[in-house]
Amino acid sequence: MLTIRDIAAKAGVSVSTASRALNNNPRISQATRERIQALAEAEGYLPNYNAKNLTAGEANAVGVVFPTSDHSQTENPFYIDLLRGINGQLLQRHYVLSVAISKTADELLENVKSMVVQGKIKRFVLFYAHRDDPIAAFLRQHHLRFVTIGQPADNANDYFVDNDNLQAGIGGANFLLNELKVKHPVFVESTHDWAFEQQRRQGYERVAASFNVEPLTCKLGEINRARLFIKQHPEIDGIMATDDYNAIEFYRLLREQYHITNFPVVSFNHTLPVGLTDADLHSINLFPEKMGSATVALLFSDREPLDTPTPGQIRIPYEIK
Amino acid sequence: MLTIRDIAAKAGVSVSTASRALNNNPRISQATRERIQALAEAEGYLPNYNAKNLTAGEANAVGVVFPTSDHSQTENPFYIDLLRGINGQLLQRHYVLSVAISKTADELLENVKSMVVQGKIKRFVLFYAHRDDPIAAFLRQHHLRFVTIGQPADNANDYFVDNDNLQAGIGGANFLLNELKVKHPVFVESTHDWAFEQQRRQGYERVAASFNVEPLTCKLGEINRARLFIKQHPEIDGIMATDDYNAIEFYRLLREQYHITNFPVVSFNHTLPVGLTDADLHSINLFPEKMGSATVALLFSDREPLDTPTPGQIRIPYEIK
DNA sequence: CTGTTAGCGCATTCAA
DNA sequence: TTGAATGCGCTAACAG
Repeated sequence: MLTIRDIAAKAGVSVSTASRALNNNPRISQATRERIQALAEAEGYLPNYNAKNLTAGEANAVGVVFPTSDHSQTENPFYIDLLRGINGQLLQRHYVLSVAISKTADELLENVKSMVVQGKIKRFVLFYAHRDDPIAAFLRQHHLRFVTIGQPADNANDYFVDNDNLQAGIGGANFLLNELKVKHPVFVESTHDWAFEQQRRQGYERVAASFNVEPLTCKLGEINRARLFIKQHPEIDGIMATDDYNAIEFYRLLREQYHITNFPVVSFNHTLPVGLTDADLHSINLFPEKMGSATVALLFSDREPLDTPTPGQIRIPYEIK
Repeated sequence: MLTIRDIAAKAGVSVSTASRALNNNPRISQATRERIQALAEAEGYLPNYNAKNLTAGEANAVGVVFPTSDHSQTENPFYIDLLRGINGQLLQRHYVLSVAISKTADELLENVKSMVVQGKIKRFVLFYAHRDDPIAAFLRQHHLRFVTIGQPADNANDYFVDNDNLQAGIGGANFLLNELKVKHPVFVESTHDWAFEQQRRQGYERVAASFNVEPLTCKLGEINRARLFIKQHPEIDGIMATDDYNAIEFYRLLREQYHITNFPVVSFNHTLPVGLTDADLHSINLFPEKMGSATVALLFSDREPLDTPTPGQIRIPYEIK
C-alpha cells in the first residue's frame, strides 16, 4: 500500500512537507507543492481515511438517520432519491455516507450515539422532522451539525431543507382549477396531520377562496367514513391530495360510486410508475434529489458559506406538469 | 474523551493489559479481564473506531451498493427493508453501514474504489445481481467479500441471498388456482427479462401444466400491445404478476374493457399500501428484512460459520395470504 | 499472565 | 520554506 512516506521518499522530501503539499498547507512553496501533488497523482497515491480521521479527531462521514416507524411505505422512493442527491455531493468532498436505520427508537439512538462517540461523525441528516425527537436533542446537546428533511415543528433554530409546501399547494390548486377546469375540488390528506400536509392544504384553501369555491377536505382514515363523505359530496369533480397514494385511494373510492373517466387529480411526490391509474393524474415533482444536494450544502455551510437568503433554511422549488 | 489509557490508569495496569482485557484476548487472567471490563463499563469507556481501524487495517464498515439506473421505482420499498435487516445485524457486530449510490456507473465504481482503497472497507453488499458488473469484478479482483441480493446470472461462485422464486411462483400459482378458483390465469411480467421473473414464471407454468391449463404470458411494455392482448384473451379470470405494480397496471387495462369486480390477483413484494386497489390482491411477502439479516450472516461467514446446506447461498421463504 | 516498546498513516508542533 | 520529533488511540510483538 502506497503511503505518504513513499511519496515523500520518491520526492526526496520529508513526510511533513509531503503532507503539507498534499493538504494545500500555506506554509510551503508553490513549486514543491505542485511537484509533489503531480508525483502523488502519477503514483496513484490516495490517503488512508482511518489515519486522517484519527489525527483529525473527526470522521469523513455524514450520518443519515431514517425514521423508525414505517408510516413511510409511501415515502420510500423519496428516500432513495435523497440518498442519491446527498451522496453525489459527499463524493466531491471526499466524504462517505453512513446510515442509521432501525425498528426501535432506542436502538436507533444507540446507533447514532455510537456514530458520534466511537465513529467521531460530526454531521448528520435526519430524514424526518419530528417534535421532541431524542436524536435531535442528543445532537444539539453535543453541538453537532445536523439538517432535517422537512421543517422542524418545534425548534426554529434547526437547519432544514424543505419544499415550499404552501406555494406548491397554491400552484397545484391553481393548476387544478385553471388548467383542469375543476369546479368542486376536494382536498385529501392522511390522518397524521403532518406539517407539510397542513401547509399544502393552506395553499389549496387560499386558492379556493380566491375562486370563491367552498374548500372541502377529506381525511383518509377509516374507509367507510370516506365512502360516506363521497356520498355526501356528489359534486366533487377533481382531487387534490397530499401524496400519490392518498390520491389513488380516494379516486378508487370515488369510482366505486360513480362512473367517471379522465378524472382530474393533482397530487405530490411523483412517485408512481406511469400507467398505474387511468385518472388524469398530475403529480407535483418535489425534486428530492435536489433536496439532497441542498442538504449537504447546508451541512457544510460552516466551511463553505452559501448564499441563501435565510441561512439554515433552503426551500426547493416544485414542478407540475 | 475517555481513552484506553484512562481505563488502564484507573485500573492500575498497563495499556496493553487493558487492551487485551477489552478484546477478550486469551493471554490474560480471567480475574483482571472481568475487573477491567467492569471498570470500563462503569466509566462508560467506548473505543475509538478510527484508531481501531487504523491498527486493524480494516474498517468496521460494510459497503452497500445500490444499482445505478433507476429501473427501480418499483423496488425501492424493498431496499429500505433490506437496509433495516442489514443494519440490525451490523449493530450487533459493532459495524457500520456505508452506502454507495450514484447516477452514473463510473461514479459508482469510483465510490466503491474509494471505500476499498481509502476507507479500507472489506465487505460489500450489492443490491442487484447484474451480469458483467464492473463493481463485482473489482471486488473479486481484490479478493473482497461481497454478497449480492438476487442470484447472480454469470458467476456461480458469488455469494448471494435470494428468494426461492421458483417455489414462490409455484406457491402463488397454486394459490390462484386452488384457493381463488381461477381457471384462466394470465402471467404478467416486465420487458426486462429479469432472472427472478423467469423463475417465477417457471413456477407458474409448472402449476399450469399440472392443472392442464394453457399457460399465458403478457409482457407489459407498449401499452396498446397489452390492450390488444387483453382483447384477444377474454377468458382471463385471474392475474399472476411479477410485482405489485405490474399487477395493478394490467388490472387497470383489464378494467378498461370489462366490468369486473373482486378480481383475483396474486403478485409479489407486498409493497403497496392497502386500499390502493379494489382487486382481490394477494401479494406474496418475500421478507426483505430477513433477506438483509441473512446477507450479513453470509458476509461474516468466514468468522462465524453458518449452517446453511449450500454455503454461500441463502434462500428466504415466502408467505402468501 | 503482564509490562515495555514499537508502529499503524498522517498532521502538526517546534526548530532550523 | 523545510525537516525532525511527537502524538492521535489502539494493538501486537517481544520480554520478562
